[in-house]
Amino acid sequence: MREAQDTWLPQPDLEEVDLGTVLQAVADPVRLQIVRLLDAAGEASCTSLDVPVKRSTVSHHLKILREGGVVATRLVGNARLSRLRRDDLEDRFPGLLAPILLARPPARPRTD
Amino acid sequence: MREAQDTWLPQPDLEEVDLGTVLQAVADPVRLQIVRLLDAAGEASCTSLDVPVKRSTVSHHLKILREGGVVATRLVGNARLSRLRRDDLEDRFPGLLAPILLARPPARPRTD
DNA sequence: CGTCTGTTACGATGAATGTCGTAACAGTCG
DNA sequence: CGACTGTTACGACATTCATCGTAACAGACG
Repeated sequence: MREAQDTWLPQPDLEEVDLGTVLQAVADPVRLQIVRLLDAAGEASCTSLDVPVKRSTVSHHLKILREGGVVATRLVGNARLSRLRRDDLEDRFPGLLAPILLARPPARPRTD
Repeated sequence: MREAQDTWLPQPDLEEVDLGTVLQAVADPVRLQIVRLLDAAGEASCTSLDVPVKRSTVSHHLKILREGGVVATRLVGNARLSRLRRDDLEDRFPGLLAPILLARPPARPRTD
């Protein structure tokens, strides 16, 4: 269960994480969906994420989330498993992540 | 002290407020600054907001914040006083606003 | 060693948006 | 009533960004 020995993709230091960047990261519908999927699954690879965009786009979003300090990615064999930096975010912006994950959809669903 | 009799600009119903829209609204640096100024001042008009953009842009941002459900604007005489919908947001997304308002700036200031 | 799967990097493109200048509009005051 | 202040609406422009297709790269497996 020790993942500290694994190789991790570069990510910003905790105190360098900017609130606006985090908000902008999770503001995107696809990225918000990714964040929630990661929250539910704990860890997920690029292909296992069920989002309606191409793989290259998923990788792009994961990169933005990682550079924004929202997710961390470790290299396990052939896969890159990404997870939420829940504890880090909780320490940096206490109480921010929970309401985002628990938020209910608006009363008027997408009727387009 | 009852402002209910005042004329209010149209704003989305509480349950129709979308999380992504709110996050996208406050993700912008200028709008985040406006939100914090409103939080500190309680109420403010367009010209009294000290932000480094033109008045028309301030009005644009206020419109986005209002349409996003973040602020409410009432017409008082010649002025349009905007304020945070703190109670509404707290009811819709409990705990979301507080960490945003209290967040500390990143450790490494803009050195780019 | 060769192949396959999974992942990412790169370049291009269309859409969204932050910003501004100007004009129009409403309320106030003399 | 006329002028002034404050506010917003509209159009335009430059930038950013989400998306995609293709190609390159790494590890696993036979």
